[in-house]
Amino acid sequence: MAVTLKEVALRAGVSRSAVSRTFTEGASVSAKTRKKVEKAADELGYSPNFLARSLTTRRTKMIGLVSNNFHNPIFLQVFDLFTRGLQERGLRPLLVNLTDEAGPEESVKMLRQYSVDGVIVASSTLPPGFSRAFRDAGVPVVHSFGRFTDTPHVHIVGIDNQQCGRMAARCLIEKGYKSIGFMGGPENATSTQDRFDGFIEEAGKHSDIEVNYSYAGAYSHDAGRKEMLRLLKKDHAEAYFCGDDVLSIGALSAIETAGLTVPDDIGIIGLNDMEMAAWENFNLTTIHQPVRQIISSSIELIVAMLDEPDRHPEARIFPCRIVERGTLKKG
Amino acid sequence: MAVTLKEVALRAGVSRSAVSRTFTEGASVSAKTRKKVEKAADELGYSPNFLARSLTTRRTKMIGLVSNNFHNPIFLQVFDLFTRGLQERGLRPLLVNLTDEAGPEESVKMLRQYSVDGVIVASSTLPPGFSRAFRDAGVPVVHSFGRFTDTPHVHIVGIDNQQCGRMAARCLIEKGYKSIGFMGGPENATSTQDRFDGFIEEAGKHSDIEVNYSYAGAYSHDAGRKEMLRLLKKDHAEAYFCGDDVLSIGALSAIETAGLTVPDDIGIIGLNDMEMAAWENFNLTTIHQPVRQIISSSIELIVAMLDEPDRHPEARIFPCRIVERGTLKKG
DNA sequence: ATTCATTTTGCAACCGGTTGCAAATTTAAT
DNA sequence: ATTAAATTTGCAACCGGTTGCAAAATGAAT
Repeated sequence: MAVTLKEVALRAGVSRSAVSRTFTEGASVSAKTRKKVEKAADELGYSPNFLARSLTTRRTKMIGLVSNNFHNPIFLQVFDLFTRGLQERGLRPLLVNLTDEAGPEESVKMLRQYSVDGVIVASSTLPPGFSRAFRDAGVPVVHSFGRFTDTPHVHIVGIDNQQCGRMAARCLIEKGYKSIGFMGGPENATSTQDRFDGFIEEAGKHSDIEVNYSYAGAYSHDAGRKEMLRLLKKDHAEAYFCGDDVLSIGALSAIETAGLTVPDDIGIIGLNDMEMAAWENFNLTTIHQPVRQIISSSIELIVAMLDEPDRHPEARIFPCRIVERGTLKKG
Repeated sequence: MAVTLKEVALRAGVSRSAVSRTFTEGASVSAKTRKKVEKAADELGYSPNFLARSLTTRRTKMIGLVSNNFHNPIFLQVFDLFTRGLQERGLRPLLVNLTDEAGPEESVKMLRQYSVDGVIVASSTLPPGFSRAFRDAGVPVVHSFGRFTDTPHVHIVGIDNQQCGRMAARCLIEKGYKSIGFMGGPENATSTQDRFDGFIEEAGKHSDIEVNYSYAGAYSHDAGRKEMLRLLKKDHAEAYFCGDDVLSIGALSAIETAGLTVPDDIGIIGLNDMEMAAWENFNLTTIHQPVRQIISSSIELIVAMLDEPDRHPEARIFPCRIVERGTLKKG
């Protein structure tokens, strides 16, 4: 069915090498043969087979894009930005949905079988060991939204989650809340662990502030709602830092169900600033995570790795800022 | 870096064919050599290169997954279900984000260069000609959420949008609304065109009902909000059928901003029943689109096409049903 | 016109696999 | 033990490209 190099060569009356060279950036072909080849290729509708080519060039221009947590609305932006950014550079995303908590081995094996040029792990919950497995297998990898360390074993692009935890605590305290709560995501998510540490550390500096904490079972609306309903049955805090925006929105829904009002009865601050947070329906005060920069930086990094696979691992951390909307009382 | 067939053959003391055969389903190898090969492969950490294999087998086990409109929350479910479903069958999704309104030619060319085994076009807005371009290029294709015709040129899996339009109109009329509106998605989206036709047709049967219509610029929250704000400035209808759920939610936000109440002042019915529609924050009455079945059926169909590329095009249409929640007055 | 440097070209080997075919081996039947 | 049938094996060609190398063609300089 598909037209091959050989057929084009035959029709153009040149060798297969000549055809190959006309389609290879920077190869040596005279204007005359180039023209002949292009004509023949055009008539036949030929375009080179990338996979066959990759056998010798060792470049597939495919990038594995692996993630869990497809249900978080933040992924609408994440996927859109990643796919666009990769496409603009002539790269193709091969998508991997990490379903059950299957170890990294399987993903590594699969992506190696497809000879991807690199892998982007987009997840704020996976442990560092996951992305390290790719590095150990010799596959260039960037962990986007990954846990920040000062001695990273793979490239990390993301935010300082501890810092965000501190920022959230400080914000709530400055607003005058005397009793504050941390309603985290799943306890085993690295992002939740770090946000917790920061939050508790900062809150601990203020002896007049009452602090409590708990965890939702997942970064999901449902989990956020459930956990907040539970909290509302007991003495609840005056304001909560929720694990992320979707949890926050779940919490908002619980608060409404309980007949309480935000921000008068209870305050909420989220994290991510996903598009939806700005919807007037929610108007969620939240910590903005610079998703756009994180992603473009991740792509730059993976592209750089292609030419320089042994590049020293670096952590690129972007600052976050609080976006004040309507779910906290005025300072 | 990567271990090859040859190295395994050498270490196992057998021919390359023998190694190949141990890794090929249903090939003829004795238990003895199989054992030897597996041992060697294990020690070397070998696994076959799918792309090299694809050169002769003509199967890459990659499926192009192309879509526009990554910003619609319905895509959270869509991507999750597609990737899972494909993965379960050992297939890999190669993602294509249709950004600007670039014609299909480019996508076709690109996906052919990667020799995908098939393509799934997931979009309710693209015209039939788009997916037909793949068929014409000899690439098996299924158009999910595509426009329903009784003489389809490619496989279509989705819903009858005209029927949905009728259903929405009938529902609003039965509820007792006397003045109803169609607030569509973009006018050039096939789904909007068909829903419009059905809605108008059904409404036209009732001479006592006042009908009007307009379009939002995109299937997005923002466009829905803007359009509803505009409608509220004039005489608005008593209830609206909105293009889809995300438009509906945008409309809800506009209504709230205008100081009106749903469903007392104005009624809204959406379409899709995306997860978010059930969130208590929205509690949106909507027409349920059976996304799960559409996707699993699409996957079945593309899998069937792999063995039988010239299968006659068929349209698989799934029935929709109204999910009553809180945005329409009680009948 | 001759010589030399430069560019263009085709040959042939290779990338990492699969597979038809005939030879070699094993198994079954007599 | 002999022969026939069935199974297993390796050879070699092929999938659709790329690329080092030497030969051929072109261009520049004398």
